[in-house]
Amino acid sequence: MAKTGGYEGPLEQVAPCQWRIPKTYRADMRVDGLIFADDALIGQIKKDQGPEQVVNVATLPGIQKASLAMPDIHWGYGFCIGGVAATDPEQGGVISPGGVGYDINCGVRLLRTNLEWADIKDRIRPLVDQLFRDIPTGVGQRGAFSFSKPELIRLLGEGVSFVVDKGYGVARDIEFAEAGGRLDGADPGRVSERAILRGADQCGTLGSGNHFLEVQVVDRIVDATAAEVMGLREGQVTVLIHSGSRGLGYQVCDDYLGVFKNAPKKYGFELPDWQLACAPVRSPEGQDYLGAMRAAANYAWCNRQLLTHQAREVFARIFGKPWEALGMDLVYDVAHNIAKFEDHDVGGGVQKQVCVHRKGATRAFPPGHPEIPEAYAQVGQPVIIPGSMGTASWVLAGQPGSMIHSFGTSCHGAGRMMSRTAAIRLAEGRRIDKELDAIGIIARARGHKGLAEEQPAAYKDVDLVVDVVDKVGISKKVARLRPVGVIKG
DNA sequence: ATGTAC
Repeated sequence: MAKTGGYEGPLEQVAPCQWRIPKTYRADMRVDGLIFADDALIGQIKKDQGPEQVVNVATLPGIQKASLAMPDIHWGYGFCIGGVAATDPEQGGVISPGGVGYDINCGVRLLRTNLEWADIKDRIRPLVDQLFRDIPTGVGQRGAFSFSKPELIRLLGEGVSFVVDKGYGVARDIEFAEAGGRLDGADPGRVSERAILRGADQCGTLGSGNHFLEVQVVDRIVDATAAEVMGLREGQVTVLIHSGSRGLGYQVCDDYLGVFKNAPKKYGFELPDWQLACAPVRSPEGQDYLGAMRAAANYAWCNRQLLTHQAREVFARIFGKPWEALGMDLVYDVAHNIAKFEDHDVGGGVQKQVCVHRKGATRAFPPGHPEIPEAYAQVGQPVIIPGSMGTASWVLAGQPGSMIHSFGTSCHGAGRMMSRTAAIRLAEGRRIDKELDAIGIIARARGHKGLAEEQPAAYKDVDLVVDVVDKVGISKKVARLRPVGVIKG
């Protein structure tokens, strides 16, 4: 789909912050489209191809209820980023790599500390410099860890527990990751030789683009009860890690887009966009991709775990105490590019197991849901929303509205508002790192281009995005975090 | 997002 022009089709406001694209808009739509946004955001959203992609996704075989988009929606490969689609395998429902994203199980994790801003402000520069020295960033970078092929195959199958057993973490790191840092059904045998080769020495590296590691300070508590349960308090230092499955996940996505090219003809359906390439969940091709995708997801969790280990070592070195003494516990780790099988109400009180695609969207299970840690049973699953570099991030808690409106899903970030090339143009003659320094954020990156692409002006206002999911009752605001140091690719 | 084109 060409990335030009805005959306000119119907958009009906059906409730506060809910905009419907009726399935009568296009003959090939099987369900409505539904976008969550306020009046200001919907104006920006219409200028982009995102809504048309919501419509395209509504044509997929077996899609249930509606093709959904969160307020951080913007154009992506095939599916929009910020998109949520659930398909029913019993009705020929499909799995689509474009609905997961190239960066399989890209996600974020939040570490808390028992440090306060006053404890670190004199050492923030050496701290960020040391993080930048010790944590590999940038495209194609290799890391400090290298796994043999048999080890990597175990890592792909076992997830976080594999690297924790090697000494790079503790039991809590497993318990406080979505899905325990491991998806069942991972099949390393469905991951190509080339993907394995690319992944062998990249576990424990940050990558490029919007990936980062940030040192932050909690600047506002909105829900005191939930914050206390999550161990968050005003003035506290936190660490946010945003990365995914690196070259391994990219290669898995690319491999299966090729495999799925002939699926529409073979299984008898049509697609409005080649980039929506997909196959029935219940097909050999669909099962192969799911096995490989789960393996790549497990790799991404291991990557964030090894990044955690390295961040803890740097803090220990700079502050002269073991990380345990610095209280660097994992608050939670969420996947925001993934497909999972979950039970949901698909309308009329009918519960079914569906394949939920979340592409740039975060699971947001409510209090009492069996799949969240017992410690969070009363307050709901932590939903971690990174803002753009130089702006705030948010911690929210999943609410019952997510199960009603969005297959247990919330937004995932601020959402890009400007293309990477437009952002580079806007940064001409400027030094983004110096601009950030001037507002109290130490930024270290391998080059100017990455900083230019990720400059705050390229993104929507994360506070407005989070307001929408809070108002709809999908997830509620718990704490706002402001950055003081960031390392990037 | 990505050894930004095998």
